[in-house]
Amino acid sequence: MGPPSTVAGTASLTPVSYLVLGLVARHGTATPYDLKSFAAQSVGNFWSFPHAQLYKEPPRLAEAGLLAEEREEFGRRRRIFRITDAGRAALAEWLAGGETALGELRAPGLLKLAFAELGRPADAAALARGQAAAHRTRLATYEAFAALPADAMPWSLRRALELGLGYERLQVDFWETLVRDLAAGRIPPSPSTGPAPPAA
Amino acid sequence: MGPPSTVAGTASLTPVSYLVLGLVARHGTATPYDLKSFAAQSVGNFWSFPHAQLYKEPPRLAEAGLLAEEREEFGRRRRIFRITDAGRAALAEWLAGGETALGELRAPGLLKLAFAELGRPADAAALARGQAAAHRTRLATYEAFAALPADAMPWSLRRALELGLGYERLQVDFWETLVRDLAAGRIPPSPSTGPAPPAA
DNA sequence: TTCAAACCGTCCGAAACAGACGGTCTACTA
DNA sequence: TAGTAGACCGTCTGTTTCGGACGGTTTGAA
Repeated sequence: MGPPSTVAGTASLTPVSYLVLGLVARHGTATPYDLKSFAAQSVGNFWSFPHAQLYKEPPRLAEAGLLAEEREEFGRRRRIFRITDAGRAALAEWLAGGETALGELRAPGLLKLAFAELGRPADAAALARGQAAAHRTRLATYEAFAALPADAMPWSLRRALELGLGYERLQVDFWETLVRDLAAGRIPPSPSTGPAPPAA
Repeated sequence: MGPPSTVAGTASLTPVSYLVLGLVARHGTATPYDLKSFAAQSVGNFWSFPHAQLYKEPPRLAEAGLLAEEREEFGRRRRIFRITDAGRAALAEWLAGGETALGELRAPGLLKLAFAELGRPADAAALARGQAAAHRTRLATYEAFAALPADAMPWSLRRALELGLGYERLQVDFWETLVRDLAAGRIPPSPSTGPAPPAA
């Protein structure tokens, strides 16, 4: 009647689970607070998790046998987690797992843009300027990260960062182009994609 | 003790709220089921909402005075929604609203890649191939959409689609490059991306 | 000794989520 | 006329996430 933890502990593992497992595996040991920091300066850039989850998940994984828990002897007596063989196995299984879902382009700015025809053109222009600026900022952050020495992060993380870089550049280009097109009164999709505008 | 709906109905409006408002405004009237379909063939491509929300949200908005509700006279007697002036105002306010949040690159594949160093290179290669294929598929879908005649969708939606197209192309390129690099034993980030590492 | 500032952790209400489940209508068939 | 397949349409429920308020602890500087 207990919670249905599958045999080897392969219960329902969520993305957070793997984040934690991966982070702990990568760093050897970690307290929840460490996880928070590690995440913040790596994957957290692309995919943020409420920190409360990083406190809840490790005990859950420990219960499933995927992490081992100890305590600091003095001071705050924080929980320190270490990965177990079962945990390493679960992580490996995930990494080797076939089908990986796709995810979506859930950008609030995109949603707003999709309905921009219902507002004033000036609003669309403001949106575009705002998005361009915001993405430029984030792009700068990523570039600073990318400028770190080669051994500052594992190759895989650097690759991920590179996708992030490409993504931000795409966004910046997109919104800047939109700003220009709107300013030029060029409303249709793209400079050269203009079949006759619908009945003046 | 009711839910704290702010004066003019500007309670807490979520992205779903605006999706509904926008869709109804765009089409004149809509039943929840219509919303489901409209969404599916427009923004739903980038940002999917559980359909239950599209049934729950309209009554909520109607209660706030942003939509007006009527009933089919016969048959299923479905709820038909129409936007009110207050609704149009809320929508306009949103569209004109300054700060728009940024959103994240929440791609499961990216998370997995970030930890690929912990697995076998072959796994990373498989991941890359899988992602490339999946994104190629979605790219094809978007391209079919984009091939529609100019008047098949409003300019703003088409613009949004264009960002989606760019995004999928970026993904396809990224993963395909990774496949090649991995096959060639070229693991580091990128063939030519080497600014002089600071202080060797 | 006191205090501020950083550090660290828990808790909770409100939504979102995913999908099972059930009802209703139309059109075709017998 | 009656039956029925299949599309169409809608609701409900348990679980998980979200986001942030809130509170305690430790350090070290004054």
